[in-house]
Amino acid sequence: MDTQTKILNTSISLFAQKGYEGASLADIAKLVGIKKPSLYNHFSSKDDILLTALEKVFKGYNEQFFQLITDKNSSVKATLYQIIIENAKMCWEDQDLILFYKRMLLFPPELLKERINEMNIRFEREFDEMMAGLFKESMNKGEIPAADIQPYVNSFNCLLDGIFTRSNIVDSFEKFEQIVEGSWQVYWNGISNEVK
Amino acid sequence: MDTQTKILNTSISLFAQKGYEGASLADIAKLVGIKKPSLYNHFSSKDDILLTALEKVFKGYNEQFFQLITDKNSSVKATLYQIIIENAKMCWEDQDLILFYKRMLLFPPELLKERINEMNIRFEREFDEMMAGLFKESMNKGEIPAADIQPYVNSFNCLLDGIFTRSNIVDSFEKFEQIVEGSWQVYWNGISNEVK
DNA sequence: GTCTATATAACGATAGAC
DNA sequence: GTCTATCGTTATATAGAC
Repeated sequence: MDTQTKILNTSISLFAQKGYEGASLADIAKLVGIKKPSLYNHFSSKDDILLTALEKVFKGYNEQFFQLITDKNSSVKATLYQIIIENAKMCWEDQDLILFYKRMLLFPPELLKERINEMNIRFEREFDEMMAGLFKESMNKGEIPAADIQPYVNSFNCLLDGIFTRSNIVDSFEKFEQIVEGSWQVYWNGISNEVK
Repeated sequence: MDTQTKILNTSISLFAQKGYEGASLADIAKLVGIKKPSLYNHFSSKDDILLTALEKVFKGYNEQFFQLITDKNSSVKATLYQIIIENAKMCWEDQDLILFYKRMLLFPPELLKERINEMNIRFEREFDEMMAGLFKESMNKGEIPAADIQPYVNSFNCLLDGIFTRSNIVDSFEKFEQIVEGSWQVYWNGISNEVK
């Protein structure tokens, strides 16, 4: 792996664990195995490292789920469930990636707030369009009641975010699994039944 | 307001906005209107300020919802909805309080991670017991199907957390309202209908 | 592309006068 | 209880040799 990639991966882990302000360039350099000033041969500043890493993570996240959707040949319900499970697995196992993603989204360093927000809007729109297509297909198949698409997308995003947050609060995998399963069942039950 | 309270309130805002590492004692002192060393007459360290502020916020959060539940004389559905709305309002209006709460929970400063986690477990248990009582009452009234209580509590917590996260990502109040309303309807529809 | 050495600024915390 | 002055440390970033 070349040095630049090594710096990015190390930074993602450290920014995820200690935050932008909490992770120093000295920390990063030490883990990469070079001295601090050498970082400046690959990136122009700490900001530069963060923004490059974030762009990479956003992109990877969307691509992962885009692939999951296009590769499928099962029911929309099964695909939605798979997205939930894949997301939950990421939250519990590859913690650093999604932790970094959400941390920078929720609590960006002050000076980069605007640029990070713009970046997110771009990727979130992409993700939402992908999900809207999926729900439309589900309606055509008669799996869910025909209605405005947006509430389906909104509540699904809300579910994904809730699962992420819960994954950081709960202390055992068993509890986390129960939360994911329970919340998914309530969600699917909620969108597939006609409103009383 | 006495100086100690002023320090706590200022710290909550600054820690919410800039994080523990990002908010300096100089920032806090300046906003309070005293010099940096004067802080040490009220608190023994920066950690001390944070832990005291966090204990205060945790307590206030639980008390607010506990009061909301005990004061009610309406259906459980209406009470649940009121909790959602109250929480959403907090997310959008009194941002700093809940932002500080969730920020320290999700991304605590490394050295205080364990103590903050212990603190949260204590308050989360209290909150969960409160919610479990509410769902039990709802079952007795026949509003929701009789079943294991825990999934009801878990999915409700997941919904609250999802709404918090969404509130930070979405850019307009209209969109946020749609998310809250849509997610609530899916949730209530999901728990009040028998599983197909 | 990596290093040593260093500039400059900010951090949390303390000493001691008033 | 608040202040000025300062300590010791660490931060990002740069200069310049190899």
